[in-house]
Amino acid sequence: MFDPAQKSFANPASNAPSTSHTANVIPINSHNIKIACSNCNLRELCMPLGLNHDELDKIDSVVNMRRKVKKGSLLFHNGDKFTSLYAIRIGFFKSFVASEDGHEQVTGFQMAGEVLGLDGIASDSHTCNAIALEDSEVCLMPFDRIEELSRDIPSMQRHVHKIMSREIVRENGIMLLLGSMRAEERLAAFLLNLVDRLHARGFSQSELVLRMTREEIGSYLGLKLETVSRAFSKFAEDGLVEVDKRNIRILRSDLLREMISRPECD
Amino acid sequence: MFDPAQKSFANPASNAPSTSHTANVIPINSHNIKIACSNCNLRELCMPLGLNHDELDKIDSVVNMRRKVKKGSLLFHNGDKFTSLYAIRIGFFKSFVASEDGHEQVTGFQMAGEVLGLDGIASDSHTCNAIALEDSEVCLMPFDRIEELSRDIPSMQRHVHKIMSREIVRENGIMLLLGSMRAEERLAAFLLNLVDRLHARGFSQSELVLRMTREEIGSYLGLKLETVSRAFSKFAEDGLVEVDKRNIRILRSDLLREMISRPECD
DNA sequence: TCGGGGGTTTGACGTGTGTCAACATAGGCA
DNA sequence: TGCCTATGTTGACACACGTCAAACCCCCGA
Repeated sequence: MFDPAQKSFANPASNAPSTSHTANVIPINSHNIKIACSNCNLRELCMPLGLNHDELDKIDSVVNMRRKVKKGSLLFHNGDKFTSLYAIRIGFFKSFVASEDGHEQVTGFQMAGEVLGLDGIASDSHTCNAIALEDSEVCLMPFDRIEELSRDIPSMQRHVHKIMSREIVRENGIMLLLGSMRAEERLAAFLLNLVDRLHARGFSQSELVLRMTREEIGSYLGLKLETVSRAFSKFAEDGLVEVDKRNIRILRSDLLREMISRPECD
Repeated sequence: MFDPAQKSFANPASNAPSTSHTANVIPINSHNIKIACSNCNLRELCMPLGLNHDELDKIDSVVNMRRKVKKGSLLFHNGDKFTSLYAIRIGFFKSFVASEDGHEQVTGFQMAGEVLGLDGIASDSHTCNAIALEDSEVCLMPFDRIEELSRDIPSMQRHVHKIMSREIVRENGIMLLLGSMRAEERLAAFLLNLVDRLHARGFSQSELVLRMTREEIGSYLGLKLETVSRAFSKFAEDGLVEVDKRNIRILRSDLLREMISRPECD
């Protein structure tokens, strides 16, 4: 079995002083350590590549604030005025929409290096909610500054467009999942997607710690929490994964991949 | 009953010579009639408002081609190199993704004034397919020209961002639908959405002609065609709509609206 | 005029997932 | 420490939707 205390997925957040009681919003370049995209190791995820020195300076000036978001608290909320995009520096979020009757549909899980808030551009106010699933920290990128910079720097402009298009493509994939896959296929796709993204951030290819509940996974996948739980148990029983609470080890990613590419074998 | 031959939804396409065998791609401002955004009655849908004369001239130069797309033929295809966005001038499209096993998931239905091709920006090649559901015509908007213009004209830039964000928000809504609604609620939401968009284009608030099959509706809504058919029959039986093949008259939009805002009344 | 095929409707039946409930376990807090 | 709540697991059963099949309609072309 695998050690459930394995730390390979200890989130970078654990490096932050979790007991700090500093103000929630941190002005950059005050007496804090130098904070800038140009020396951020996530830059390649949030920002375009191949910028010259001058352009990097300009980009540093876009990100003018950081904000800590405690586990369980909202980054933004349906109806909030839209002013900024948020680049996740540390932590993990879920975004969700709520229907009039109160049902919540999780629309995505976002991790370090990913961008939140794109929904707000359409109507200058947010249409979904984002909540931290663990103590997190985001960079505020005022959208009018982003647009300004996009006008100056074509690679920045293209980058913004790509980020938005990527989100559209991602959602197309979710529609496919929700519209045509069975429960186990959905969960397989979900796990593979998560572990891929974590792997791209330097984590293990096979082990991960879920930051969300079964219910949140279910909401994202269009399933009830019991169904998610049963699917996990089935995977464990079949030797595809080891499941210990939220600690997951993927044993047969080949078979998981197979089940989403050839549903029902028909 | 209502006259199934009612013409209120005769699509603008019917004004076009449907039997024409002219070339598929039409250069603008050749011997054809003057074609330009500045005198297109759909401009308010594709382009930002409040442009001055100079800016309008620039915008006319973006749309340098039109393309006719016969019913049933592809506008673009998964894997095609991405070069342009397409503004629908006349007609009706469906876009869809295909999974490896061949299952098709319809990701949207697009009508005049809407934009296709945003999925291609992310990776410089299209990840979905778009097919005309009736004889159609689109304006080609080369994306590098759009980006150029966005750098010049801030309102154009904002407009492009809004169009992309709107697509993200739309897909969030579909996720909610696919993840949490029952068959009849999905169909109600679908019909109301369609008729709203048609109404915004000057058509009836209550009558519409479906351009797609039951199977395509089902694919979009994550249902089988039989389920869609049964839901239509149920609506008709309950007096919510009149259904005659693809001619639909909405009798009780209030009740339809109610069923999507209070699913299950719990 | 007839024949054929795509689209639609409807019925009978099967099943995957939802629903409800009981119980287990862990973590937080007094 | 011990309670309490949130989370997760598992079982029994229900039901919404899928599946399979038959029949119909309409358009269209031979």
